[in-house]
Amino acid sequence: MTRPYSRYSRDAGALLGGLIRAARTERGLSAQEVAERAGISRGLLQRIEKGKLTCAIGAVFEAAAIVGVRLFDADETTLARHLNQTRDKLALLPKSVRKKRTTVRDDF
Amino acid sequence: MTRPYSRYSRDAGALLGGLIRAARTERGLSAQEVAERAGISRGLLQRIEKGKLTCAIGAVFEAAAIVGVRLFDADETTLARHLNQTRDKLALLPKSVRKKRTTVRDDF
DNA sequence: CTAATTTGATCTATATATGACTCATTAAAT
DNA sequence: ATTTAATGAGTCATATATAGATCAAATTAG
Repeated sequence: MTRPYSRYSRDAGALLGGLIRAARTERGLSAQEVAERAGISRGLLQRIEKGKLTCAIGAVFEAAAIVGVRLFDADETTLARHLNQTRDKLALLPKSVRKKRTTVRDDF
Repeated sequence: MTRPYSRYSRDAGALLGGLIRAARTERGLSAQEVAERAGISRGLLQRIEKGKLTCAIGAVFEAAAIVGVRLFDADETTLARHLNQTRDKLALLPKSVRKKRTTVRDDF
């Protein structure tokens, strides 16, 4: 990533980070404790809670899961179902995308 | 991150990546085009669509936004509102979390 | 008030994510 | 059937994310 981030991404990152922090303190968990359980460093959790967009999405997911924040607000069962649905859907879609030739046949 | 990822994170990553890919092909956009618009490389978009959890969350957000996939299924206004709510909520929560002393007073 | 703990911030070394490129394969349009 | 673009996969150099440590300030429990 070399470009500046869009407003949407910045907001989404800040929101997600805020949700994680809110959930963590609501549950009375220290940053150290959550970091350990998520398998990340406390520094990284700090950046995640601040909404930094350079963090690995896996680290964010782990932290979110520990404190009970679910994206797709779905339990694991629902998530698995979505996964299958998406897989099925993908099977139907074209496997590659091509622009139609814009040049019109005018040789008649 | 040094630990293996949890089932939840793996599923969430795969689902999000799949949603992005489905949305992209549905809209008839090539990987190259989406990557350019998102300001990332085609290789990175490939890994995102595969659900790799090491990708920066900002890159994922950008790609998702371009193809019209919204986390928190919310438009920008709703997102902003949530942001404020979260901020307010955080203001009320304790600023640091401490374990209550487990040692019980037994000196009476 | 005091002591204990959490948090915020910063620094360094190391691991690794990313961009840019290449090549082979696949699939769509004509 | 032929052509042409898109995709998948891999490599390499480099920028940078991360872990781990330290320290001061803030905050809460006692």
